[in-house]
Formats: sequence, C-alpha cells, structure tokens
Amino acid sequence: MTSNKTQYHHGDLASAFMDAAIKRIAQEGVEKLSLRAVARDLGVSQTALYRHFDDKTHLLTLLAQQGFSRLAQVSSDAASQHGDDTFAAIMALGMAYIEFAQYHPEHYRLMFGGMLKRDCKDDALPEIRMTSFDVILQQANLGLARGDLIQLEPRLLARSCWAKVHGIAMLLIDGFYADNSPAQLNRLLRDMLWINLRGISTQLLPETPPAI
Amino acid sequence: MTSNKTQYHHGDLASAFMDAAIKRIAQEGVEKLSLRAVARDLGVSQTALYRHFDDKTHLLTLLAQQGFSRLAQVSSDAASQHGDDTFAAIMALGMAYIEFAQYHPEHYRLMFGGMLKRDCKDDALPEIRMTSFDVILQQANLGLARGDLIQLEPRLLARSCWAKVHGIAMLLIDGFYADNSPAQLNRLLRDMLWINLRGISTQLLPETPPAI
DNA sequence: ATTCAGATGTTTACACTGTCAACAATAAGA
DNA sequence: TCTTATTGTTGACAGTGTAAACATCTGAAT
Repeated sequence: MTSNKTQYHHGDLASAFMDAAIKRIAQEGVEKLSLRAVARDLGVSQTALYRHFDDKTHLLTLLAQQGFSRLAQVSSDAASQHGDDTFAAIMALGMAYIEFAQYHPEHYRLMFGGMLKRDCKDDALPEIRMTSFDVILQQANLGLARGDLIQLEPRLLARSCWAKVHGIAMLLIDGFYADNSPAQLNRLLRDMLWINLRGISTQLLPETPPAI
Repeated sequence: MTSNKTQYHHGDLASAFMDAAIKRIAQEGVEKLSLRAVARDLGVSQTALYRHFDDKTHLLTLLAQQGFSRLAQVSSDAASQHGDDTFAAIMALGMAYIEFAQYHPEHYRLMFGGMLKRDCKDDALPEIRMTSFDVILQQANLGLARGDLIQLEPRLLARSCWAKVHGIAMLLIDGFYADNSPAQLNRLLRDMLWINLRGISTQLLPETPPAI
C-alpha cells in the first residue's frame, strides 16, 4: 500500500487532489483554480482526477461540503465552551464563525460564492450547508428555553444571527474593514455582533459587549 | 452617426458591450461569462472590445461600478421617502437594497463576489463601493441627530446595518430562503432587518416591525 | 499460481477561452 | 485633400475542461 517504489497507483489520489486543490485555492482564489495545475503539483496526468471526480464542479462541491462541516465544528465547539450563558455562547459562536472566514477566505467564498448552486446536481450540498445553521439554531433554542431571547420563531432568531454573521464575514474578507488594527477590528466585529444580540434579547443589554 | 449603412464602426460599442455583458451575466452567471460570446451577440469580432477595455477584469470592474451606483440610487431614493421617521427610513433603505440584490442576483454577486479585488488595479472601485455605504451612513447620522439611535460611532451603526443587509441579501440570492412564499419572504426579511434596528434604537421597539 | 475483471492512470485530441500582434477601414483635423 | 488617430478584423498562441481510447496495476476466483 505504502510502497513508494511503483508510483503508478498513488494510493489515495482523491484526497490528495482535494488537499492540493484547497492549497491552490487559498493562494490564488477559486476563480482561477486550474485542475491541470493541481495535477502538475501532484506529478500526475491532467486527466487522472476524472477517475475520482465527475468534473470540476463535483470536486468544488466536495471541497465546499468539507468546509461546511469544519465550519460547523469550530462554531459548535466555541459555543459549547460557555455553558449556560446565552449571550456569551452566541458571541463566541459568531466570532469563531467569522474567524473561520478570516483564516480561509477563499474557501469560505467557495462555500457561499454561488458558483456551485447553478449547476450542482448533488443534492447533498444544501443538506450539509444546514449543519452550520443547525449549530446556531440550537443556541437559539437554548436561549429561548432560558428566557433570554424574545419569543419569536427559533428559526427566525437563528436566521437573523446567521445573516448578521455571514454579512460581517463577507464584508471582512472583501476588505471592507481593512482600515483597522487587529485590536480595533476585534472590537468592531464584537460590537456589530452585539447589536444584533441586543435585538433578540429579553433583557436590556448594554450598548457594547462585555470585555472578553 | 446613426448611419446604419456602414456597419464597420458601431457607434457606441463600449456601452453596447456592457449592456450585452450584463444580460449574459444575468442569464448564465458571472463565472461563465465569455467575452467571445458577447462579441458574437453583437455580431462583432472577438477582439473588438480590446479597443474599449483593457481586459476582462476591466470590463467587469466597470460593470461592478455601475451596479454600485445604481444600488446607491435605489436605496437612497427609498430612504428619502420617509421624511423624519428614522426607523421607517432605514427599513425602506434595507428592503430596497435587498430587492436590488433579489432582482439582479448575478450583478450583485459580481459586485461583492471578490473576483475583482484580487487583480483590480483600478483604484476607483473601492471609492464607488463606498457610495452605497454613505447612503446608510447618512441615515445613521440623521437618526443620531434625532436621538433615535444609541450614541455609538456613526460608522459603527452604519456598518452594523450594512453587514446585516448584505448578509440577508447574500443568503437570499444563494437560495437559503427558498422555502417561503413571497408574502412569507417579505415578512421574514423585514423581521430580520428589524432585529438589528432594535439593537441600535434608544427606544424600546416592539419585537416585530409595524405593518408596511 | 494463474487468470481475468475492475479500478486507476496516461495519451491524444477537441472545442473553447482570453489576449497579443499585425493589418484594414473609417472618421476627423490640418 | 492628405494625414493621422480611432476603431474594427484576422490570425495566432498558450491555457483550459473534458471525452475516448489505451495502458497498467490490484485483487479475487478459479
């Protein structure tokens, strides 16, 4: 299996392809990703990938799915570290979410760029997409149960938070907050998240979030 | 000038190109826009556009600029129809903004898709981008002056609104709210916008916005 | 152990793309 | 009218995604 003598069979070309593709995407952006270039990186023929993926869209779809599952993971982890503090949990969730986008901007753009929706026959994507949403929805339900959040549909509360977080993440990676030092940026992001939280809180929250 | 006998000189090929390109983008998405296809639509040679645009990025940049200026126009118009009612004005602004994205999803994606930021030498784009923001900023300042909004930096208030509106618009055109009737959708969008407004209001607003 | 089918990788080829260089036709000013 | 800059065309080149035919390896049944 790990015989490095014969290199005709790569071993696990599929995941090697995905890793190499992500690296290239991170460097040069999704738009100008070339499958042939990835094949060159791996020292493999330019059509080898067609034994593992239907076409380019298929590969990108799998990468997007991978991104969604990682995003759900990090945001879920962040939220669960704040026990029964509704607002701290949602803030942590949002910041982790935004950090993911910040560290993997091109991957995030692939996930939400919309180039997949048009010709994606794979029905699994919308489903996996929702795992990220479910993390937020769960926190909304917890907050409702604790009486911390106003009594609207849980889905509405979650959607509101998601839209806010997503908008911030998008504008951030598009460079709209570039005129800020790291400390200022952190403050700005937290302030913006907090405003939306104030809008769904039953309590009268202060105008700015508590220090970390 | 309008001699339709000799067709060697088109007259105004530059804007004809932009119009035709926008049409194609609206139909098939930004990603798979082919300059040659646009040239074919216009019955013109495939390199004619290089007398009017540096390259593909240049054309897309101009289209994006045009989009930003139209977006600023419609959202400004919507806000100015609500006199001195801070919350009605901001709600109208947000809804008009979202409607623009809804009616021109691919154009909106071009504006915020980030495929320009990477290799856009044109410095005018970030500037024109900000005209959309200035419309919101102006409403924030008005609301502050009336004492309707909490006393934070006007830029922060505006940025918060913008992020929310942008996030909603993006998720909308990505199909995340597809499981809604038009009436439900309108209600959902307004509810989400309203939550953010509650977060920056000095008054205690109701949990859902007043009927249109 | 041999054989044979399926999985995996390669070669070749095609249609398509963005863009450059060289050339042709027109419009406008001296 | 002659000149010159503007505008459009032709032809070419390198790069792309991907289909078809072919080659090689792996693994299981005989």
